[in-house]
Amino acid sequence: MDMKKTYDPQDFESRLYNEWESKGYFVAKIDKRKEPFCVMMPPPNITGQLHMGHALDQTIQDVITRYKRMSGYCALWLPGTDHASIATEVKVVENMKKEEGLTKKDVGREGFLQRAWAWKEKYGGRIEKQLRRLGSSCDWSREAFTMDERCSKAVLEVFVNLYEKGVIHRGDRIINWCPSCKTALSDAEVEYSEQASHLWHIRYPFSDGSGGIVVATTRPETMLGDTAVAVNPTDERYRDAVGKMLKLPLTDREIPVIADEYVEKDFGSGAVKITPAHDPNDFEVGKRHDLEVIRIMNDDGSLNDRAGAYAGMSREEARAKIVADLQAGGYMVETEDYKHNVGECYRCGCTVEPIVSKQWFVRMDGLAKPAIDAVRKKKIEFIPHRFSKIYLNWMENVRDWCISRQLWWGHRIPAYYCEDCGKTVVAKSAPTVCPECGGTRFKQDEDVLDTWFSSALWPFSTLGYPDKTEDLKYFYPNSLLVTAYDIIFFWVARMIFSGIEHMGDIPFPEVLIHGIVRDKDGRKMSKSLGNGIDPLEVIDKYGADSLRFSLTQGIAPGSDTRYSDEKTESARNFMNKLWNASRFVLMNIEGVKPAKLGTFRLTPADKWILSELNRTIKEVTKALDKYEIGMADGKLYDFVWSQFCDWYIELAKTSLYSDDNEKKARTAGVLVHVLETVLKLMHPIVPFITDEIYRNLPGRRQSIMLTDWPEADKKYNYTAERRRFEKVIELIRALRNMKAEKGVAPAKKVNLYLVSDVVTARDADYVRRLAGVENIVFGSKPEGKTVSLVGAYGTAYVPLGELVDIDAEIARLDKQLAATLAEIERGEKLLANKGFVAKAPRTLIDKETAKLAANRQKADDIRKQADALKD
RNA sequence: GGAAGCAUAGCUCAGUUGGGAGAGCACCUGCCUUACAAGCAGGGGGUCAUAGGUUCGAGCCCUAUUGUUUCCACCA
Repeated sequence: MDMKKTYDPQDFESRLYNEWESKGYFVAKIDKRKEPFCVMMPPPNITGQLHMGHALDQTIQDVITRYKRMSGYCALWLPGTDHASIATEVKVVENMKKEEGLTKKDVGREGFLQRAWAWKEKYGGRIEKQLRRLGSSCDWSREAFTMDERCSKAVLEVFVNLYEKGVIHRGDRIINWCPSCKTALSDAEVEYSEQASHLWHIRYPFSDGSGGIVVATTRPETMLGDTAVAVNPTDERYRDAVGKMLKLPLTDREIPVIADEYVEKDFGSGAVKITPAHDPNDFEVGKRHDLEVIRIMNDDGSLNDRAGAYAGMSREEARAKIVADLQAGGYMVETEDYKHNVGECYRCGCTVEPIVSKQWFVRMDGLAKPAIDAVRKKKIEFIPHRFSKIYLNWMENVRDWCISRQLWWGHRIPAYYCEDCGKTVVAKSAPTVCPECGGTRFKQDEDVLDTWFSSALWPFSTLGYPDKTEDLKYFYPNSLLVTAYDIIFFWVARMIFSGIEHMGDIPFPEVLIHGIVRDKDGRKMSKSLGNGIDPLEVIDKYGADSLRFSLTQGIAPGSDTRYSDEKTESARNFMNKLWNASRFVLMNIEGVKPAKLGTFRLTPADKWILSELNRTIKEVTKALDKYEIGMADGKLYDFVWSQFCDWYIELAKTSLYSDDNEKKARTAGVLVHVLETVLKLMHPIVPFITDEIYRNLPGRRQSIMLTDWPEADKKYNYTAERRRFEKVIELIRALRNMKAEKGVAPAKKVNLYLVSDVVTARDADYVRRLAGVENIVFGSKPEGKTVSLVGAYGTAYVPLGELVDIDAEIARLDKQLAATLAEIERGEKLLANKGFVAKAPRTLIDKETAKLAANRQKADDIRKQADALKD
């Protein structure tokens, strides 16, 4: 045996990972005789650093993958990274500015892409190394990147297909524009936050000088783009105004009053300024009434020359100036404090601007329907189930998906425009001749695709689609998707409709949703709060196994978890416990050949621990089958610490420390069997320590990764013996408790007289060793005054030495008697209840009846003991 | 405005088809007992948010209320 006294994960974690990887243990070799189990790793951003969210997500996937692999599946966990178009581009631009003092314009598209790829080479590898430190058993030989050749081919295929089906189209619509990133965003990429602002009431005078109409707005600067004022057609107040012209303040334009159902009579003044170029609702109203669309903003959010005197000002400057000018001109009727939600870019936090713009869209109605059905008909199940509601709600109300981005880092849109006639050609490669005019000069669309367009294809693009590869045939549909709830819309929903559309089948039958990792006070970890904890630092300090155990402890699907060093410390202590229990086992089999189970008669303690082991195998297996890792953690923790270490190892010492070598060999056999099984059960959760210990076991030189998942052996279901032995344990506990209560040192040996039907001479050594007993006399009570302990094991008598106070002993017995009488009353009441006797299950009634009889007996015994002392 | 989750010991959370309330940490007492002080033994501590209901029986099922968190929508 070569194990240090204290658990030190730094000694072996890296060494083991390198070995696993170099020996190819993570590689899924297609084997038609085995059932496939395939999980796709949600690809981390190449710009990213490993954070606690990844650590949790990775751990869950790794636990499940390792469990399935040991259970005989051909398990593939396919890793990869995401190019993260917008996030990466922002970082590369920043870096370029800092390092070289250059802008995108300075270096041009080619120069920029060179730098972006260099960035990817530099940082893409960083997160992969970090995943390795966690112990992730993913198949690096199949590693993918959303912009690699494989995935790019799939993107082209899908784009062209959807275009030819008319699902992808290009048009002028209101989109969300980020003036800082200078690109369009999808609806999902906008986050809303409540901000304190004002509702400005502005008077627009009629052109004919006959008064005016007051409109309310939160965006006064957009008035420069107004092309109408709308009122509700049923609104009596404005009946006569409809059709008249208004003079738009601060401009020389005139705009009409129109009637449209969209306007709520009860809100504000009941009249709305209509700015079709800068508001989605207004855009719709404008289409209905054929209004002019006047865009007054540049791409950077500043006002353009359609804004007259305000041209060149930023949004904020223009608002202040316009408000001041309106007040000066006597147009401002009222300024009201007002709270409302403002949309912000999910990447940079900048306020997004709804702007009319020419973009590419995916038409969603046709795609959404089968994706809704798949979840409704339970072909895809969310775990926990409530997330399917969230998914359905979103999918049922989804609007067309804006997929073009005015960026350079990403999949460039495969649309080519004929420079002679303007014809659009969408194709996998650049066309040579225009089908319209025969021209030969083309210009490719400048835009790239939303980064989520490629991640939507992840379940099949990574397997070789559109080629019909062996991988694709064997591993599609995948088996399970694991992710946090915050990307259900971005990613999960889009994978579902993409899989159905392009593969003709759902991408996965189950989606396991987990929560996010919060700090110890329940706050979201974030850069701005500075409360993030680096998983790598935790691994350096406590080891990857402790982090994995800590993160999964007590988690339930779908709910958030809190990280604290205290939890990790406790997990580390558990690792240390397992380490030392193993050392104990190994120390005690040195020079002893552990006997093979089944070749000898088991002791009561052996039968007890083997029964408990069986229960643990069943419970852990059941928990992992349901992906309840927190439950599995709990069962293992309890078995290893409270049963194996606290009891069995102590019980085992009765034979290990004897002179009987055969006895020692038998106990060693049981110890090794239990330890080995526990290591296997724990391996998916804490892979490093379990393999390190496993290789120290006699005759096991190979990795535990190559072993099979344990199965409960019916031979070891000693139910009756287990229950009996629990009473032996109860007796030992009662004796310890009595000593503690009376201030007797635990090491002080006492003599014991035991009247019992269940605890017999074969248990004597256990009681002597674990309860600090010198001699045991069976079947009789001693002369003189005694302390008596009454329990399920019978009655135990300890001669009352001078150490013990008689009054205190009587008081203790009185207290116990009262508790027992209360129990009797409860039982009598329950059994007197006709409803209970009539309707409760037979076994329960029997149990209660027996318990009542036992308690009556116990009360009698206690009374007798108390009386004896009082004499 | 719509929807969902959560509410159990001082703290963080379990509680598996309804059948005597649990763990870890913290706290108190006693122990360096030859695997482990990152430990051992013992102990105290809860009207399971509130009010009804279903049931022989409710932490668990139903209804309402309160508190709290989150998601969706975005009426200017």
